[in-house]
Amino acid sequence: MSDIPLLRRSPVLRRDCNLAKSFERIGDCWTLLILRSALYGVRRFEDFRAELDVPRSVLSNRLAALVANGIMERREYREEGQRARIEYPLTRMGQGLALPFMAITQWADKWLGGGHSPLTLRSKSTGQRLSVALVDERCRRAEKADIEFVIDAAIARRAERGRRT
Amino acid sequence: MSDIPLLRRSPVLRRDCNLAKSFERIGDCWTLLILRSALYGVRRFEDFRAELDVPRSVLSNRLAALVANGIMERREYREEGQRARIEYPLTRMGQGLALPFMAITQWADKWLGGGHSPLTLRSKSTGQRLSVALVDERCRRAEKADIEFVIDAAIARRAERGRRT
DNA sequence: CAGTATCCGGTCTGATACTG
DNA sequence: CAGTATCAGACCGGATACTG
Repeated sequence: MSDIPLLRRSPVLRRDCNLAKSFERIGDCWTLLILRSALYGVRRFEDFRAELDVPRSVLSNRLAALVANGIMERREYREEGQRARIEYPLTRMGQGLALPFMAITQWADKWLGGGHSPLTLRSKSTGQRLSVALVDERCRRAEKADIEFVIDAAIARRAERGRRT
Repeated sequence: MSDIPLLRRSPVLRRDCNLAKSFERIGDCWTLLILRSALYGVRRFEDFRAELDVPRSVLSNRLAALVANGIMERREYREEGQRARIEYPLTRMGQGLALPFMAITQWADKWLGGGHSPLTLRSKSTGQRLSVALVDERCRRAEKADIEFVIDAAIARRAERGRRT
């Protein structure tokens, strides 16, 4: 069934792995839900709370962590004649999560939504449907069998050594 | 800073959203780490445990959930002359997570790893570097400003109604 | 509106020991 | 090797009240 070759250990140690590091920052159910809303454009404490039905203490805690990690920003702003308000916009780092989230959405639409997509992406100019894909430098789709992992030499050595200790 | 337009509510209700559903299944730090290892080729209980240093009870629990959700499979197998063993290979659904994980890796390499990538993907045949991107049907990269959300009409109506109740 | 403070009950974590 | 059993304690969720 699985065509992934059996390995006893990952080729990259967990502490060298940026993917693993990212889980510490965004690998939590509430955090992921907050980011989902944020990517759609929600920015205010009370809006997050109402939409997600998350306890205030949890929301407060998660927003603080996201700000500390540089994914969101806490900003005071003032609309014409209104009193000051707080908003939590995504930083550029946070906005960069759009592509990963789209990739997950694509996966989820296929496997959890029975192929049905509540939300799809389209090109404004051509109307074509957009999708997430693995492409080469000339933007040609990669064939599954043609993909190869390349491990940074220094990192691979560390993993080898780490294996023995 | 943020060019995402302010919204009071997400355009898709949480219960209609496959992205949100996926968080219930894979939105947990241990589960994500297990999947990371699995995508590299780790398949055995003891190997996951040793590599991640995860408590047995937690690992047992997470593997069971992943199997129940159809992401992994529990399989008994037997090598020549050896005694029976158990392995947890990814199902096709689980293997489908490779693309989302690559997208997160790309994000993490840029923002958490200072642009340094321990592991990159390459085309075996052409040697070109591979990356995750948003493309149209003819596999042309989408311009950021040219992207548009399309919400399924029925879903949008439900969200409208949900907003008032 | 955007939080902080407090509290309690429950679940999950992680450690350790045990089993077929 | 691949788990189950047990258990104390940390942590989390949810409720409610309060503040500037």
